[in-house]
Amino acid sequence: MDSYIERINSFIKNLDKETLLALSNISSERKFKKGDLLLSENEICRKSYLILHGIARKYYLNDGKEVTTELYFENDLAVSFESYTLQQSSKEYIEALTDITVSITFYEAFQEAKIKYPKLLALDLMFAEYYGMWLENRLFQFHTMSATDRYLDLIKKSPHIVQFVPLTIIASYLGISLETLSRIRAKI
Amino acid sequence: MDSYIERINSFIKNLDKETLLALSNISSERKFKKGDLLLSENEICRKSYLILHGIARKYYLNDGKEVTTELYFENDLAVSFESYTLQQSSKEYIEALTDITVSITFYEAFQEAKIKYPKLLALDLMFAEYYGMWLENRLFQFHTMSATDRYLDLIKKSPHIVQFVPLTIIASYLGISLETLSRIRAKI
DNA sequence: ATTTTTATTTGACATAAGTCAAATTTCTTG
DNA sequence: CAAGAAATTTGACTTATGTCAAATAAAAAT
Repeated sequence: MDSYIERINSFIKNLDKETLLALSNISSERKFKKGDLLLSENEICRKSYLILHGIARKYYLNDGKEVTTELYFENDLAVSFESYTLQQSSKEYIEALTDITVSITFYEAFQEAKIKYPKLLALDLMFAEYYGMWLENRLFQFHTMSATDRYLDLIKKSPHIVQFVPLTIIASYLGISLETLSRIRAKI
Repeated sequence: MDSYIERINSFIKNLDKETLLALSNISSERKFKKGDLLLSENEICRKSYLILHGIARKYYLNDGKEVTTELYFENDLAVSFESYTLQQSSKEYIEALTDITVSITFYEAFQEAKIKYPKLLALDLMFAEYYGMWLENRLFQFHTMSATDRYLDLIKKSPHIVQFVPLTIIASYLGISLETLSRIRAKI
């Protein structure tokens, strides 16, 4: 399933010139500073953010408490999926955890481009499929793995994470309390 | 987000005749009996099953124990997403929980049709988007809700479920033990 | 209908993880 | 570098849920 990213990348690389140009014409680069919000609750997610450099996260508030749903690293695509797809107001925030550089693509422009360039439609489908598989895997972890195993899996896949992301955020990403995470780490 | 199904259905309804014909040409109806497996572990999921009538489920084995990942009712689309998308061998089973009637569409034929009829590509994207939103919602439940609340939510959305689906399966779908589910039900 | 099998409930106890408070460590910032 | 703020750890205790075994209840088969 990880190989799917490579398939997506090679698909992009092999796009014809017009399609590539169309894509780059509707994208632009921008920087954000640590702590900046790329998206807030109640806003409509009208842009997708491809992380070029740095770390970001997505979270929502559940009775006042932040619940982190995704961590973004280089080459990840950050959007609030439901808000972006339905163009409805978002329940989620997207926040820069470090200074970041992103490539922004507007929803509206991408929608139009997809009509003119069906390969972009195919690309969009690949992104959605990848996200679906990622979600299935994450669901599997919540469905069947203990907090300890979820943590171990996380640091196996992203060993560097602990240096850059505060434990509060990691705990909430794992769906456990900060104290439990601290105890898990103490045991290992 | 539930309204998205209506949007998909009206999208299908409004498809041009050729596209609709192409779609119906690669689909066929079939019946299965209660207990039949539509897909087994280690098979490649080469078909999608639109449930026309009856109930089915998807599950995998986790050290010998069945973990139900999805329950399918009328108009739901049953596939093992990762196996279908990557055309790799499946970790999941799909099983008829009652006698069912389904509309089968072959992966290969649908892939070809998508090239010729970009609207089918758009339709496929909508299916993937819907599944993504469904998964996000399910993840939200595991991430933040208690077993009791997950159960209450389930019977709110599918009140009939308890009459047709054994509690063992419901418990595994909710990610709790059969005994815990029994106690939750006793309290309410 | 009676038996056998399967599904569900109940009891007693074990374990994972949460909560609240306090202590300690680490990071910021003047 | 010192002082204050923020992040992390630790302790004591609570709560949710799991496990194993046994008891019922319901369904299927003879």
